Amino acid sequence: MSDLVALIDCNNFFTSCETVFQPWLNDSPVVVLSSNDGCIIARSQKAKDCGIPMGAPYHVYKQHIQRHGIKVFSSNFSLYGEFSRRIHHILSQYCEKIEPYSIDEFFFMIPSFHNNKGPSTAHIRRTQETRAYTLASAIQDRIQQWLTIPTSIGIATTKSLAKIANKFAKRNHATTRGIHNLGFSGVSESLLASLAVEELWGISYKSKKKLNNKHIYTALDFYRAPIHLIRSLLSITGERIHHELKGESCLTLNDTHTAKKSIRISRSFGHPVTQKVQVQSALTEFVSQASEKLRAQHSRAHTLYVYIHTNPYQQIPQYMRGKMMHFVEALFDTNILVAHCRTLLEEIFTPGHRYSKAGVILMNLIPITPFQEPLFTMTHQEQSRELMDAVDRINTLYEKDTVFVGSRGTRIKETWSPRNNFRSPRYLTHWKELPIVHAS
DNA sequence: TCTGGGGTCCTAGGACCC
DNA sequence: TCTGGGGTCCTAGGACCC
Repeated sequence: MSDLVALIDCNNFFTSCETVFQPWLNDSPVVVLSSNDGCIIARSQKAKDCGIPMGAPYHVYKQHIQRHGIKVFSSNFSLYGEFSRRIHHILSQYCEKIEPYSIDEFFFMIPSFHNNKGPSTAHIRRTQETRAYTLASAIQDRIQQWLTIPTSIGIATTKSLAKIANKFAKRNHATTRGIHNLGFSGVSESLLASLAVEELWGISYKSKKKLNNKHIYTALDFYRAPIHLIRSLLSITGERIHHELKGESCLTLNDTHTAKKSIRISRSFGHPVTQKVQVQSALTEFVSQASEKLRAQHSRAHTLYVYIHTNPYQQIPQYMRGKMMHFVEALFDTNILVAHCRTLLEEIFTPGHRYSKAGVILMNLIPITPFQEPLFTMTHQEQSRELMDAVDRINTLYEKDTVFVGSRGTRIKETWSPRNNFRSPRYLTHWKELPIVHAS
């Protein structure tokens, strides 16, 4: 007998986080903007009801937003990340196998309450289904009570089916109260028929077009289509989805913490940037942040990629360049990476353009070798490791940015920093705002 | 004036080898 | 100038996710 897997997903997560500290805003529509206050990336239910589409440019909807009295927030990822961490913690009190899928979604296995090796009777299945529901309900209640974040939970035998169950729970909140359990019997044809094929997890615009050309419009059409057709249209990825819908699990739950395979930091500038020294300041900041993340997951990078470009939305001469550098010995030291970053920028920067964005990517990551205490003299690399450890400790213990590479500058940073005109306070993570607790 | 950021996986095709 | 087949590895780009 297979196990049951659940997907918990926070409703309108970013806006929910913002309203935790200003609960009176629950009476108003609320939106959260992307970095640089560019796009609308989260909407409360009331904002959705006002006709604000997902991903819309803020400046286009500004008047519409003002007219409807919609409350606007810049994104505050340290706040959302902290909520995410707490949700993960609550989940871990109920189940062992958890896979964080995104900042607001977690897959988790429903713990088995019986001996898996024994015969699977209808009775055992029913009991397991009932217990799964009870567990989901308890988790949902606790997250609501402790964090006041509303969630939806879908339960099924595969991840793709759990996604469908979750979607159904969310859409029919009045009847499901945010939980839908497909159990061991799988998905009904009527539920599949109610979903457009592009609502399936893993089917997006291009795939939808290909499927529609073969008269596959609904999830049910997809389900009934011959596997060889799906394979020929969407390759192995589509084939997996097909199997998953039939209850054959192809996507396993990964509950081990896996290091990232690449780390990217990129930002759109608050204003167009023309001077090399400004781009240099930005890239210094980005590569510093990226290498900090790199060390936090105990990795080193064999490859650094740097890119810059102009604003593709504007009718101006366009320019985009990127360049890669490989290192025989993988790196983790901010100072060294900053120096290489500079070299790359020298090769790709051309004066005379209005740059709108830049970024760095660390790739080909490998685990850092265990640190060994030196017996006599320290090698250069060991010194570098110690220095980086100290920098990371200071920036963790005190405010972020307490120590930074000088070439980033402070005044110059203001010339490219992204806009965030509507940012809420860092309620949960800003050390200066934490109450001082005296140990007794 | 203003249009995000950070990931993963898969495949086709080139380079190279025997 | 003609001219095979099969394998591996790497990379860029596509597609998708939230």
